[in-house]
Amino acid sequence: MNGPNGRAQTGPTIRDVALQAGVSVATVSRVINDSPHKVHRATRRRVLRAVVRLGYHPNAVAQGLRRGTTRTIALIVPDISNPFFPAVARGAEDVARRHGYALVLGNTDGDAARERAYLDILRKRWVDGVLFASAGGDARALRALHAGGVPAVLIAREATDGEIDTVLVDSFAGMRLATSHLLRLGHRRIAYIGGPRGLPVARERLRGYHQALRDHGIRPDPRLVVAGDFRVEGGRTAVRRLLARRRAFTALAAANDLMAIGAMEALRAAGRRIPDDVAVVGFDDIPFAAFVDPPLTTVAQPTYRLGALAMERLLALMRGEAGDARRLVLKPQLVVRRSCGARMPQRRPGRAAM
Amino acid sequence: MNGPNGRAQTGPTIRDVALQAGVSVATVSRVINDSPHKVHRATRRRVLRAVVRLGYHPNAVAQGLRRGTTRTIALIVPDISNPFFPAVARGAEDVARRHGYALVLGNTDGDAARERAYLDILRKRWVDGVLFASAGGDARALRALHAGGVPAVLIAREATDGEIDTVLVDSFAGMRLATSHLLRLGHRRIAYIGGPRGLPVARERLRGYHQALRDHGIRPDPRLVVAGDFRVEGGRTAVRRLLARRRAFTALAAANDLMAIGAMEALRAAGRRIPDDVAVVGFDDIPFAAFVDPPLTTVAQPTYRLGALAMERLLALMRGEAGDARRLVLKPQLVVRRSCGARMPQRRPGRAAM
DNA sequence: TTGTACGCGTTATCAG
DNA sequence: CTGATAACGCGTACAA
Repeated sequence: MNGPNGRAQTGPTIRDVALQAGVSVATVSRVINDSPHKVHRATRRRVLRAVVRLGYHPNAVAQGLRRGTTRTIALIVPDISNPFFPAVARGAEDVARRHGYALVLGNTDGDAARERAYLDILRKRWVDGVLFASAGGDARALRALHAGGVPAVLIAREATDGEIDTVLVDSFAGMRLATSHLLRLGHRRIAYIGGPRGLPVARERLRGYHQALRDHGIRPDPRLVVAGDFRVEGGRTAVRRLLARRRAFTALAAANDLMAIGAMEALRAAGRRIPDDVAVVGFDDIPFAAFVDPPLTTVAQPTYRLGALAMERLLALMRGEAGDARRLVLKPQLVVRRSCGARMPQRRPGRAAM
Repeated sequence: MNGPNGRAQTGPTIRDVALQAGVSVATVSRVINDSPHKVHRATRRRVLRAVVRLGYHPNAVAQGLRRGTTRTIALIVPDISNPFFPAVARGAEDVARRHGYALVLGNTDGDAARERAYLDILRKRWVDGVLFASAGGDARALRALHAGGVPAVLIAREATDGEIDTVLVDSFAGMRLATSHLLRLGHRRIAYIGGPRGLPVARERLRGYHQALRDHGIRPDPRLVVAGDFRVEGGRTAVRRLLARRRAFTALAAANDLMAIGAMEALRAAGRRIPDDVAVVGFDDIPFAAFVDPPLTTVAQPTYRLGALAMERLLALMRGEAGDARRLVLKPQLVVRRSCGARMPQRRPGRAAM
């Protein structure tokens, strides 16, 4: 492409600045990095003037090569258009920017191969660290990551072997809380739409549901439990399967909000009113949980904070301030809205109060 | 940091591979880039073996320096957690990935200074091109961008001077369509919540609203028009201001869905039923427009496509396949849902049919 | 206080 | 077909 002495760069280089200022490149470098090395005030001014005169910007790639760091961090998510993740990305990018880092974004759709592919950009020194929020993949990729000594933090995702830093909300406690709320409202037959099998957070939430039932002396009925995919469509089909089983229930807990929304839609399509016939709870508190019909009772995940905290932890890791506190578990919080009704369920109809 | 002959790289370099395979670095380079240059089959095998043996990955930063390209593209948005943008990002990233490019994400909050700051990463050769969806900033940044000859494409945003490639939906036609729908339903007094002043798309939408009224021989009433900020809160406050004016209206058009949602909330809080007392239309068709209460009638922006098309155009630009078709304007489409009611407005109460 | 020169890891040119 | 080597632009030990 460009010959052995061709110029790849379109703009001025440090040499141009040096020439213009009548100094050496070393001096220019010292000035623009304001290095501890002493530089005469007059010289510095001359350099600075040359810099603005030429509109010089240091070539970040060259700096990266020289310094061995790119000040770039990757955020790997299953799908940024899943409303759970944008706020995570925003939180992460905010603290990254504040520290002079850029964020590169990768979508995996939970595909293990894609996850591995993104991890490779690490090995190619594109990025200095990784925030990993992708849920689907295999543990191998993670293990390789840790083995490579790469700075990484997991978001809302458990490492199977707990060897990697993690920031998440307590899923078990959260779903236990949500289910307990339904129980306290007087519900006894509570259906459950779970997440993808094998996914640790999905297991945790199911465990929380079971625990809450047992707390109230109720034996879980496996015929009220069905697996989902964490998406709206999964909620719809789950409800259809549930209804086909002809097993009565007065409440429903979904392992996340998207499925709860799909479920509410399907329930209504089947003639059930919410919350009068079926009270519903979700998990995550995605941004529009408050605006759906009816407003969704759910467990809050502070997604922005999750992203921000994870990024902070990652930067600390990269600075070598490792520490050993590897798991940061946030306490879940229940947000009660109309999808649960305002009072104990009654046999008589009538819309819930607003 | 690392001395004149220190190793920045933790992993094996091309030299290690060359050594291991007993060939020169040139040969290794030829093999891993499968260059047209002939390489003996046996030698190639030896090299490949060394590569896997050592777990070699080419250092992308060094490649970037040498080749003068990073295979990275920046996507600059006001706020990724604004539900309009995630799908844009997804579309862009999908086609970028397909072409071997990575996407770096920047949030500006519409702040001109931040926009410029992100544009600087271009000048520093961090990225090969920019997708610009940020709406707030000044035209100067854009002009500088174009002057620098940097590959760039605007998304859902007009360049004031039309010198930069753009991909967007026809805002004028869209809002005209939405407003006409209200008019055809029989509404005559239609309030309007606009976008931020000075923003071209906001102006276009307002223009569309006016045009529709005139099409039906109605003189626009400035007291029914109020400015907003494209966010939920802006919709709420706009409605409050509107109501304070004590000017009757039976329908409301909002320049985007977020404001429409805020408006519906505020209207209901003021005792107005939707759509019986006030029919509402929005713009954008954000992902959950179908799930809010009541489901929102709106103008569809195919955000995923917008991102994908913009990225395709950008890559073409970077390959030098410029062409001259600089503006790609998609036709808007109206999505009718319950927030407009199912039939002509009636004086008598009663919930709209589902 | 300033300048010289080397190397970061890679690719491409040129000579063998 | 293969190898030696000069850049890409920058930061820094070392000499001046």
